[in-house]
Amino acid sequence: MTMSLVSILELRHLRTLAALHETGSVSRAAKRVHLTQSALSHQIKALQSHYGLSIIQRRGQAVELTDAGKRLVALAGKVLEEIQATERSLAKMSQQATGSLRIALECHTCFDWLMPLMDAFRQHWPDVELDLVSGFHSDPVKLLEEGGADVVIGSEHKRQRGIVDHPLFRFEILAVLAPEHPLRRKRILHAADFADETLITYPVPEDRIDLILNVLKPAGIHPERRTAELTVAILQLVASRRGIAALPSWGLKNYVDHDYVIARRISTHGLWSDLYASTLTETASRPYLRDFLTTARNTCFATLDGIIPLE
Amino acid sequence: MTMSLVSILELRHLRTLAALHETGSVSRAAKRVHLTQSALSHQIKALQSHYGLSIIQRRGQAVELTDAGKRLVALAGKVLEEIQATERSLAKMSQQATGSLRIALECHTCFDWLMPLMDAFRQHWPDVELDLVSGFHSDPVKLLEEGGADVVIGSEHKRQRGIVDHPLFRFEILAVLAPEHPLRRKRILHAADFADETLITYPVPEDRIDLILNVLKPAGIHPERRTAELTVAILQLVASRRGIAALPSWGLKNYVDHDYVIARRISTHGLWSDLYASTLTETASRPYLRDFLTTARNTCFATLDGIIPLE
DNA sequence: AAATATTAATGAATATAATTCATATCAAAA
DNA sequence: TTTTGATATGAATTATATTCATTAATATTT
Repeated sequence: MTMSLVSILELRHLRTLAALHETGSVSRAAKRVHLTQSALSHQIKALQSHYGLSIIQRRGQAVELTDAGKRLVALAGKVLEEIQATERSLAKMSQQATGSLRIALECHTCFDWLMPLMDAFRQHWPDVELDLVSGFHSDPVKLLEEGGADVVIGSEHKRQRGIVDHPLFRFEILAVLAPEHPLRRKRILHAADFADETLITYPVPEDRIDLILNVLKPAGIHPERRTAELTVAILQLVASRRGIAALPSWGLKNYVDHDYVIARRISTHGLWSDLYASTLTETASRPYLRDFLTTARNTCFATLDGIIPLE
Repeated sequence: MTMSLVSILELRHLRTLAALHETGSVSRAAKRVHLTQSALSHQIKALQSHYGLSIIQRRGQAVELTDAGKRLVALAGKVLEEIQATERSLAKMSQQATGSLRIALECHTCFDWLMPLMDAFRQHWPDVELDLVSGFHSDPVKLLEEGGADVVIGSEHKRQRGIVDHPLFRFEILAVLAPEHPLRRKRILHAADFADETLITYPVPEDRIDLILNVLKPAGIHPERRTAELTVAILQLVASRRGIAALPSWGLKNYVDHDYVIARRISTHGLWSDLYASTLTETASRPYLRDFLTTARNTCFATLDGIIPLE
């Protein structure tokens, strides 16, 4: 283990280490920084031999950071944040710190993580007009084009000229049941299990509900539906045995831990959904939009469990 | 001016910006980071077009940092310091934070900048035995080989197996005169001007005094000599008109500003000297030695004026 | 227990991007 | 005006980061 005379450390390494810390796996981290697993493996190897220390340790098939790794992750956190702050200053200097960010949500549960994010954003970009476009919108792409919103957060759209989909993350949708529900015995729920149940959903059309679109409809199953506006309302209905729901895994942890409801995987490999932030191409290059996207990804990966990087 | 979607900023850029700030010129900065002037010019251009802002501004033939440039330099300062701190921690983790650093000085004036440096070093590396090897040593290389010292600070040595010369900086040696000395009228002093003067030097052999070796001896001039141990003593003798001296420019500023003495260039292009830190090859790879060298260079470039990067 | 699927590590090949080289441009000094 | 010292620029080169293809190792499934 010899050491080169000058530091080989680059921000690329710190970005990798941060992603490694957030995702807990080399291949997920690789997705997060848009590189291959191999590339990261080489990067880590280079760092280890440079410092004469191991940075990660294989624990079974997962990896764990060593003390040295944690020290570098701590550095990465500080440094990357300082860089973000500097880049915000630079954007202000180039008079690119003004404009509007009106956010439209295709996905009701996204409120959960969006609220704190918006608070932080307001601090960092006081001169950007921040708004939440309320209500349901049948054609989000049109909304962007007509200037009704600057970002739409939802699923991917068919490739379209002038629109960019910025990948956020992939999450699992779990079935939510009352603790004493008969289906509690099954570890995994399949389409047939929903046949005689009442499905509790947000008040949106069928084709916007992944469970119906990707699981039930293909199996020819059409359960009864009942709707509620708010996530807590849905959970309340589930807990009082009025039916079952399908919700993103991240918002469920607290309720499941307190035995208010139970959660079950849907179909063998689970029902997954990908979340994107879509903008017009011209909007995509604005510094505050880019900053919004990076902090969105950062805070989501830091706070929501079970999500996976896209791309 | 379009912007790429992800930050292209790397530590390399920050190292460049820091050097640019320290040296005030692209080509000197290039020397400092061991690259060509062209490489830095390309780096800066890339940053500027990435952020859509100019970072430097040509003021005549020199360059000046813009506000954006200064912001990035501030970032660089913080970030590079944090990295140094982290690398010290890592060295401790790999048990490479112990050993000895006995410093021998070939150059008397180096005391001036070495003292505060040693204080900082003691803080950062409490488990490294730090010492100053006192007295004059005829053969510094032998001193290293026999283990009498770990670093020798002085001029370059003939390439020798097992010894590495780490370049520190180049500095100018100025003639120092009493303010009312007859030679005050001349802007530049030449060998002949020293013929009838008494030369006041440190108590070292002639072949270790650059003025004699490179200017006077080649011109066949052998002025009287008188010696003093300390820089202040030499200056005192000069001020009281006992003779003239030749000292590094950096230590003179205060005395010249207070009209205690005056300083003059020696020979047309000035008399310059290069300072190196020499170690055994094996010592060179120790983290605390590398840290010592970088902080030495950093503090010198930050505090001593008129010095120029080597290599 | 065997088979299959994940995940990470590795060496060689490739692609990318940083640096150098050669030269042009510019401002200041001689 | 000529010369000198400094930066900018495009093309060529070099360096090196990343990918590809494969192996090894550990879980998970049948």
